[in-house]
Amino acid sequence: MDPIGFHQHDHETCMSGGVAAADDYCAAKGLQFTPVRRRTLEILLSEHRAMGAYDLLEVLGAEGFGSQPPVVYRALEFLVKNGFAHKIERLNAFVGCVHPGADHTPAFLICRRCDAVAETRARPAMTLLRDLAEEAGFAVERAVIEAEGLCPNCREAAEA
Amino acid sequence: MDPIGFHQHDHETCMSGGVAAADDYCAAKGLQFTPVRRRTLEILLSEHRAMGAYDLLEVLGAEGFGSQPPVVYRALEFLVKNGFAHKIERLNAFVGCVHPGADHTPAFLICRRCDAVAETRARPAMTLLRDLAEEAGFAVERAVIEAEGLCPNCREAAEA
DNA sequence: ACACACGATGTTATTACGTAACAAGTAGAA
DNA sequence: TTCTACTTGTTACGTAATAACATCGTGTGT
Repeated sequence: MDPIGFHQHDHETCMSGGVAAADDYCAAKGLQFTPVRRRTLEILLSEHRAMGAYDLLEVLGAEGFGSQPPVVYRALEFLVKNGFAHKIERLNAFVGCVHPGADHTPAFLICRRCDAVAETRARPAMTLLRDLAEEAGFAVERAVIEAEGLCPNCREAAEA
Repeated sequence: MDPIGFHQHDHETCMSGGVAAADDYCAAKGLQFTPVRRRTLEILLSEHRAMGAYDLLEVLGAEGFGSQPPVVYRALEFLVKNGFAHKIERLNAFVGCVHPGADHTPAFLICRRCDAVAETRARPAMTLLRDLAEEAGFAVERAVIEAEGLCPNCREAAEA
């Protein structure tokens, strides 16, 4: 799993890849990858940043889908539940998943300057955390790991 | 730093300790540890769980303080900025800090059954995360680490 | 003493985020 | 066909957070 997101790459490609993966997964699991759901994922993937639910809703509404909050929240619930998108708690916002299907416990790298979001592996950190917690008798089931800082591009810009 | 919070202990003690530490810190830094701020911290410390801003506000209002949102949000801003309290992003809620002054990068252990919240060390996990991020050229400045699971008490109850 | 700057508190009003509850359409199984 | 399950759409509401402005008290400099 590579922390895509900060390097130049073809959005078109990673977008179609994500959508295709979702397509396959849904076909295999008998899930309905409906137009709103598909379009919501497309929008999320086409940006590599976290988007608020209402930002998404505005786009969906303008494209002829329902324009009320439940429309987008339901689509997001579906995408998140199935691992096609993630919620960034710190921002109350959502990102498309660029590693669909990959068995992942993701950690997020959020650039405070340009709002880009990348996913990276959280597994090693999770293991440590789990061990520490276990010492206290706490059984970790899930964890949110969200780092804030500067992405390569903005770092360069800052140094200049 | 010990993951207090799940074991029996004297709330009175850890509460007065936290308040005293804040007192000292404010005196040293020339900060105003005013009645609303003090009371807000007391309330947070007296529970070992995350409280919503509006829950706090209700208490404050009933005690003669202002009853509008900015009152509590400003107090919380002060407490968080100075390390006397923390925000739990996942819950949009706040907890009093039980390790005041300690140089900490805290991680939180949130019990999904009783809502108790404990703080534990995040440093080891942070280091790993920072290294991983650095590989991608990302410079981590801060990180939110929030684990959800079962605390010792609820774990026992679940097994019974 | 006076005027001023500063920080804290309080208010009203508004924005952002999220969900409950209900109506209606559509596709597949019995 | 009829029933069931699922999806989409709506209205209405609940919860979280902030903007903008008025007021007050304290300490400083004159």
